[in-house]
Amino acid sequence: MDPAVSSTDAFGSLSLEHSSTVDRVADELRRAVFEGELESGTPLREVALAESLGVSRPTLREALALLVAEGLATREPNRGVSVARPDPESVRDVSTARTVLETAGMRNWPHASEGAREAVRRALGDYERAVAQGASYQELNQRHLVIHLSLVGLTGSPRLVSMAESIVAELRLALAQIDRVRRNARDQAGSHHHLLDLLEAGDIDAAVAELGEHLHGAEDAIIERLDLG
Amino acid sequence: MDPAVSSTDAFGSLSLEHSSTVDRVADELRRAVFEGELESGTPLREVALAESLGVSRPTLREALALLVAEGLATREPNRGVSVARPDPESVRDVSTARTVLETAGMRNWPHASEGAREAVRRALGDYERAVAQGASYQELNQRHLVIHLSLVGLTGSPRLVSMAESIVAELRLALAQIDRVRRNARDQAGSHHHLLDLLEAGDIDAAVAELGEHLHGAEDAIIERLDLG
DNA sequence: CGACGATGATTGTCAGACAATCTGACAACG
DNA sequence: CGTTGTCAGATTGTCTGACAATCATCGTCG
Repeated sequence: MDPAVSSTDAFGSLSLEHSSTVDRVADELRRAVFEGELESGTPLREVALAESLGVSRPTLREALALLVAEGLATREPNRGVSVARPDPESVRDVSTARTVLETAGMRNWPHASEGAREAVRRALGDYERAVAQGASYQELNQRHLVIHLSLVGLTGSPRLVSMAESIVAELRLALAQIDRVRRNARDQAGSHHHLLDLLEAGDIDAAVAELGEHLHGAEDAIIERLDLG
Repeated sequence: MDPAVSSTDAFGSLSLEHSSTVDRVADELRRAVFEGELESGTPLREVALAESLGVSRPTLREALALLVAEGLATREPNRGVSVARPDPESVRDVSTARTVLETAGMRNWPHASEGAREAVRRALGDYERAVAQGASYQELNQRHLVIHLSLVGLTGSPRLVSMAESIVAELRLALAQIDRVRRNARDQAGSHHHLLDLLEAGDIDAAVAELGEHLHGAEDAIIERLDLG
């Protein structure tokens, strides 16, 4: 993730990856959740996890607190924390929140910075390239979500983007639980490309409408799979 | 160990204060920050604070992590946690994020639940009543922010509301640092009442426009005071 | 057959300790 | 005189170990 080695100047490659132990533990837990290694609802026992990760219990507890704050896990008093269990209601909520944030970004398309617009184009390009190369559906999922994040980036607000990231994380959790959701990637690529075309053409209302349909469809698909899980 | 349980009446304090120690510590810290007791930038030394609050260091650390996650404090590696220092850029960002969330709520006015609409009316009523009674400007601030939160509530999305709460918290921090910002309360009451009237009349575009102006004005006022602070 | 109490497991919290790092100052050196 | 090296104090990051409170389980007893 940090290939920043190709710098020519004297001190170019000073990445100084000073991530604290807590951060590393939290990263590892997120990865495990997204990868589906931890089923939703499984309790995260502190002693066992701490031992397994080679850290002390207080350190692990701080990492767990982070996960809880992000909505990836839930804590019940005196019963510890366990991997969040996405229910239809929360999926619906995530979807409406997503819609609000991404719509706001799209409506700001004309006034957005050129960099933000370029980020959208790039995200879409990366996605289409991945589709063409038949990448793993995990990578496709990832790149697909990056597109949507870039839409929020059109607002130019770091805080809104970080909120969107948190929401997308919850979505990733839900997707990981379903795992077999392998929707038609080509279809998605076409729909997203159409979205960008509408934006570039200045027909924002149409783009917003299409986004709404897209998100609503995704919401229904997830909930459906969730119910029969 | 907890002598604060001196309830006199039989079951008078049914507060079900099931908040963990960490939560209580975090609450106390937030209060201190909002009250302006802790100037922005002051380092929160762990041992001293833990001793002063009568809790252990790990417990305090968890509370500090919460504050940092909420944006009320910042952590620099190996240098500890200190009260966040709101700079113009972040105030601007908070303001645009606020605008997005509240605008989304207002646009949803016609489709919002009756309860959500009623919450807006109630928040405004409480505010006007407080103004009429000449309440402390802290209470006015508080009630004023509740109005804006209720606007976000029109989206019907708990996640968006909790995001707005986090953002409002940052705003409260900035306000606490300025402290002398005592803008004309009556003027605000009038402007907000006008907003609600527009919504009830169905003229949402006008309401959104007015909100935009209102928030932009607030943003400028805060930044100006911040600069000369 | 169901209510009840003992037992073990797990969390919430604490105390104490250690190495790593930062800060600041002071001495050594060119 | 400015730069560099070194050191003591302070503070954080992390660990170990421990304890009480609470929860879950299950066998026992009425």
